Amino acid sequence: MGRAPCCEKVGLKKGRWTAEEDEILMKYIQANGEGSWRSLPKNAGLLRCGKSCRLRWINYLRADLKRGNISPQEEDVIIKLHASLGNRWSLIASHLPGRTDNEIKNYWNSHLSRRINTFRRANSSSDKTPMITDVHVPKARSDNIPPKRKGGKTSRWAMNKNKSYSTQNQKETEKPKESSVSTVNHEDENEKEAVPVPSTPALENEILSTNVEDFMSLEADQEDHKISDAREKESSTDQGFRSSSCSEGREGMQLEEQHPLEHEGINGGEVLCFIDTLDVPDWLLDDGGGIWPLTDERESSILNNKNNNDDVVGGGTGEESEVGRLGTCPNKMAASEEMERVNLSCSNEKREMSSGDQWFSCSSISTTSVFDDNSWDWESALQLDNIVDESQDEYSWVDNKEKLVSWLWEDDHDLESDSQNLGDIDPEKHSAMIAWFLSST
DNA sequence: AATAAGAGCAACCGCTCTCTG
DNA sequence: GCAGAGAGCGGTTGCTCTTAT
Repeated sequence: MGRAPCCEKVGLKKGRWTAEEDEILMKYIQANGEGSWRSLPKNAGLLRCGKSCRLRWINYLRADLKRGNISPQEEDVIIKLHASLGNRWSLIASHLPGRTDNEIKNYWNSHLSRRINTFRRANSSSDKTPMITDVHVPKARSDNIPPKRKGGKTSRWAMNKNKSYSTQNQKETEKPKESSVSTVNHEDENEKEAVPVPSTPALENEILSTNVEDFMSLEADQEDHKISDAREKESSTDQGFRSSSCSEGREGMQLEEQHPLEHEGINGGEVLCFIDTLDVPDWLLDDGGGIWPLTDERESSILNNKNNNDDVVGGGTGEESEVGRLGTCPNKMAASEEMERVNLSCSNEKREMSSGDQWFSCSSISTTSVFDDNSWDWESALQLDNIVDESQDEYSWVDNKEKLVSWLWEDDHDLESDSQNLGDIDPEKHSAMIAWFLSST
């Protein structure tokens, strides 16, 4: 027996909200407060589903909502958080006061994801330098614009410039069946340019750094509870969060769809697919044998290691045997191995769902050739004083990973001194590191 | 001027999680 | 522990509108 529907579907109004409905809802909530969504429509005299009322209130009628376009700073936050959190829109929204998950989701789907695709294609030049521009303020805004627009609705930005349309239209035509009052409100707000000034990037980063670290710790704590469920889910269903770009990875990493760069006959080896976190960064697909087939056997071995909770980088017989079996450089191997484990322990549930195939594979990389010229591996990275607590007898990769993330996240760390250990890192590569690292968490 | 194409986004849907009795 | 209700979340749909042809 299935669950009872959240509301009686018969006789309920659907579609856009009218000004009258909005007013009724607002008045009711102002008088009675939020909650009891199920009974709210009846009590308020609305022919709407309770869920619909809730959504309307949360997304459009709440007083604390920020109106207007997503600012570049907000966009920056969205990009960064999406790189680390994936499609957890509500979580992302919690970092952006006044923004709703729905708004962010829509913004992502309509603006950013497309821009990223454009960006990726546009950067498929012969230049092997990993071009990454979106970690901070996306350059795609100014560059990499498709040559010619083929029609379509104008952006909000353009709409704002053309406010005469919307406001006038709203005022003059007050169509009862359409154009809810909230739309009018939006435009009014836009009219006032009432976009609150976002916090400074520095502040933002500070907050974000903390939040991400908190999040990761939390995730690590929850990992044990989630992992088995995730594995079950993964085995029971093949859908979920498997990216369209990665297929079943048991027989080795295969791309379900050929990467655009490959279509174009270009070695995409250095183009970062940083935003599509479920995508395989092309530069990981180097010929260095970075990605190897992940067998069930290996997967369970990793899981066992994880469960034993005593595996460390650079030590342990299990690791050695893995190295031997796979015949890979021990250092790289260990780092990659740990990356896999970290993916399990620090990733969110959805990532875990896909970890068995895609993420194991994606993270099972050779850690050299990340940046074409500079040899780079995680052990080197961990030599940084900022990252490694040398008092530790053994590596605790998860801990160090968190440090590494926070280090990467900080814009103001001393790259000069770091570079003595890590080699020269220009800001661009630094951004790339952030993106890559976060996309693998 | 008409129309097709496509962008933007509000709203819906179905699922999961949490709370409560 | 279980079941039902409520709440929340993420994916998807479909309408509205703009723009190119």
